[in-house]
Amino acid sequence: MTSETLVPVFAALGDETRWSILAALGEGDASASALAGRLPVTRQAIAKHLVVLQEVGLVEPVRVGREVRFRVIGAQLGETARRLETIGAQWDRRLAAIKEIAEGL
Amino acid sequence: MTSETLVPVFAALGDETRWSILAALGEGDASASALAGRLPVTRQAIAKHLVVLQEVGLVEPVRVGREVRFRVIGAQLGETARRLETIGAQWDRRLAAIKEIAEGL
DNA sequence: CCGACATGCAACTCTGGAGTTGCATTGATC
DNA sequence: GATCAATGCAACTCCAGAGTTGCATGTCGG
Repeated sequence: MTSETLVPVFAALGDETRWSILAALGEGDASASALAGRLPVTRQAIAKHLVVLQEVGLVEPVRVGREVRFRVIGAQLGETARRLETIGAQWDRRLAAIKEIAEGL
Repeated sequence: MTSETLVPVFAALGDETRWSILAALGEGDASASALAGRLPVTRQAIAKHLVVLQEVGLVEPVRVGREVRFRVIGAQLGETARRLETIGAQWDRRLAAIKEIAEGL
């Protein structure tokens, strides 16, 4: 989970359909076929999105019999959020420092 | 700053070039032309990225004479981070609740 | 006023990603 | 073992966006 993996996570989160999938999974684990019944896209399209979400660690496959259900991993969102927070704080600190210098304090 | 604007922010953050721009701006405000000198892309390409970043509130234009410098807004990152944290926590709570039910507690 | 530099706008190419359809394959279940 | 549903894989279309070039506009200093 190094910082090189951060941008792909945002890319994965920058799609409305994937948020729909994540929201649906938030109500309980579900398979691609089950999700296809609730969302206005094909099962195959959902399967591709699930691959993307899995690659960035936002989702986890769980085999149940002959179907593959997917579980949301909330911890990955938390981790991403903490990194964002850190970066934002660094920028604010730097801006504050520059401002102080500019104002001659 | 409603939740409809959240996905576009992630879409904006899901691009390596835009992170390069944000990183460069983190070292101090700069114009599109100045950034073009440091990054391996054209000024026009950078200008488009700056439009995107500005539309989601991650960056702010400041006219200085005849040039237009851009400033990073760290607070917007912090806001986004807090929302992510909240969503992740909700998912984790829900998962914990489901797990308890499943385990018969 | 005029040259030089910065920005703005428009048209174009090109690649990647989102979505579809169709078919093959696997695995329960009776 | 035959069947049916779920998944997996492949090829295709389509469009948004990342990047480029070219030119027009604007604005500062001499």
